[in-house]
Amino acid sequence: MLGKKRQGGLFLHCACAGDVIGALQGLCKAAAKMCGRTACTLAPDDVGKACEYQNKRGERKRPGWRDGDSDKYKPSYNKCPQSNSPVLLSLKHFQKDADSSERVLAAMRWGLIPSWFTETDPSKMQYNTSNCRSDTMAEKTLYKSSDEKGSTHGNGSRLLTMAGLFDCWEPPNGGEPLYSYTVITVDASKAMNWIHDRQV
DNA sequence: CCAGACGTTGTT
DNA sequence: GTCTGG
DNA sequence: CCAGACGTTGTT
DNA sequence: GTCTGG
Repeated sequence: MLGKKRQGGLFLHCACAGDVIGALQGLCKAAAKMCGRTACTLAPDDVGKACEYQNKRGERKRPGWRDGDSDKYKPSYNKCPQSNSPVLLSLKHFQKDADSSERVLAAMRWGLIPSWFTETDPSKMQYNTSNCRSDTMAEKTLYKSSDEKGSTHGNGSRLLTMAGLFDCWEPPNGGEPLYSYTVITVDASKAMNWIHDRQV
């Protein structure tokens, strides 16, 4: 929606199996890769298939891509920050009258550009916003900003889903609105932190 | 009040 | 936009 | 996240 | 060491 603001809860879908295996084999070094790289190799149509869901009336639905977005997303085994990846979120973010249980796929830039960003070029963003820490995000100005919070939960056969935040930034000198997101990170579980224990 | 910041990860 | 520091 | 750039003077 | 680009 065009309408401004911000920060909806969302679900980013990325097939990360390749990275997970890499982490187990390569241990620490590959594990480190997880926060700044990912894999998302499904063709745009297959992402839709993999994200089928039931709406609140119990109907089985397959989310569609927002206009033009299926072309912005390029499948790769090595997706880096600043590239576009699929984000599954409530249709309500784009259509006010939509049922909030209906979902839609959008291609968004990995690395959140807040709506108040004033440079003309997103690459001028000097802070790393590809991840955001779950334990502090509520206190950070960059992620608090304005209004609503969305909520939903991901589903979908073999995809690894990750929660994130997104925003819509409009270039000061005009041009396409830029949707971008950040992935929420948490401490490693006990089962995994022998591979990688995050610094404080 | 205004000016300035606003972030994460892993040290390869 | 929203918060902090001075 | 990693890889690669980064600078000037005077020709080694 | 620090920044940029991908």
